[in-house]
Amino acid sequence: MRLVVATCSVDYAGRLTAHLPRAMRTIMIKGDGSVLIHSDGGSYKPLNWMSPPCVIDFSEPDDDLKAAGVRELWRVTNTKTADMLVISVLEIHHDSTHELGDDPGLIKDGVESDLQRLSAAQIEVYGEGFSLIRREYPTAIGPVDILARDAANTVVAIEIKRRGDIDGVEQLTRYLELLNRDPMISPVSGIFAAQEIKPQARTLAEDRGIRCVILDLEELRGGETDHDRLF
Amino acid sequence: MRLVVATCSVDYAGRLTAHLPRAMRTIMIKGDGSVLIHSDGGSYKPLNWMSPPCVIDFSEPDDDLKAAGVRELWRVTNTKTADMLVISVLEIHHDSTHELGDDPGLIKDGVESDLQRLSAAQIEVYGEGFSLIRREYPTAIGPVDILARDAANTVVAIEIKRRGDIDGVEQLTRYLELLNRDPMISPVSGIFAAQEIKPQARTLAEDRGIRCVILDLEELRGGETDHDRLF
DNA sequence: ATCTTAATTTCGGCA
DNA sequence: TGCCGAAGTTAAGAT
Repeated sequence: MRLVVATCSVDYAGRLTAHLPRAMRTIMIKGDGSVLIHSDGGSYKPLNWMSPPCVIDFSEPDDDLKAAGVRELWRVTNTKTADMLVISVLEIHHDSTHELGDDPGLIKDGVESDLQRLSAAQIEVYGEGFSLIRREYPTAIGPVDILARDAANTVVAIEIKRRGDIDGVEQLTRYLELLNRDPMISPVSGIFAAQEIKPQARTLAEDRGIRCVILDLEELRGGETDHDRLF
Repeated sequence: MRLVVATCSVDYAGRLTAHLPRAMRTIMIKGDGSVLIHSDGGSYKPLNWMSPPCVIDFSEPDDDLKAAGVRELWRVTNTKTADMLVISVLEIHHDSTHELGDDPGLIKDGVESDLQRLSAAQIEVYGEGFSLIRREYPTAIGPVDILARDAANTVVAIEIKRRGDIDGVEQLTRYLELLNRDPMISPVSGIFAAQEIKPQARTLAEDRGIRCVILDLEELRGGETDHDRLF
């Protein structure tokens, strides 16, 4: 990886066109040729970038650019999409290269699939007397996250999201419509479960007779038994 | 901005928990205290990060960690959400700090609003004899991107996306349902326009009698007149 | 300030 | 390989 701090201007042409006026920035060139241009603020997203696979051509600027103070012209082209990024380097303030080697990668815990696994193992979080039929219950339009029975033995379709948005309610509605056509399991009621549910989504859900449940990850982890951990 | 190349392991606890095993990585600490941890590959997204506003506490590791080879412990905490990132630094291979100053920011061209502006100015891309009623036609559930009339003088609602997904079709469907309740303009037909339309979205749209149009940005730019450029 | 929508989204899983 | 959905999405615009 090469790290460069330089005064530069940048032009991108690809799915859109974009321009960065002259300023001092950090340029990160990764081992695969990909390039990131960062300012000293904002969040993790660079001001501009080029995704791999790509190649960099380091060339001399023409006389006009030289007169404008440009010392080097870095042309980054994606070898697959024909996107192009041109960095006009005016002054280099720092330049160093480092061998990093491969990265073992990130290990995550607490994403949507974990919510599904944990809450299925503790199905009573959805109500007393609930029993699990199965996770990822298959239908013609995709799998339902959890299918269960409530205390009255009525089938319940549960849709799980990390953040409960209006889209999730629409999705569950489509499942319910389909499931209720099956006389073997009809009537089927619905539960919309998420760590956080948007007010608009809650309103729509309840208007359609769908119950909303807030899932607490810490609580689910606390209730996790040794047996659950095996899965 | 501080650039550090170090052998480190990283732990994050917040909306999820995540762990990065010991390896050599680049750590970028921005002026606002935000932190990015990059490997020598992947795309612009860091392996792990902390978004501003946040503060960093540089401290000595305890004896156990010292025995495990940890020289420094960097504790990054978000001052708003209580997320925490802990970087265990084993060895520093590079460390430099740079004053970058403010960035003038990125200037973009070719995003969704440009597609809307350009195609409205060349409304005939949607069909011969089309005429524009107005852009951002207001309704109770939000503005319709473009309202037009076709050659037969029928009102047409046009929904524009850069990438045509199933959500966009649902959105247009809601608009059409509402607009068709207004006897002044009913019947209203629909067009789903995008630079790229997903097969599933196209199927759903056409099943609902909505025509799909692929927008070509280059072509739209080519047809742009000097008059259009003023807006 | 809060909410809605777009994004050069990226990233992972599965068919 | 292509399609689909989630993301610690982030970021910009509107209410």
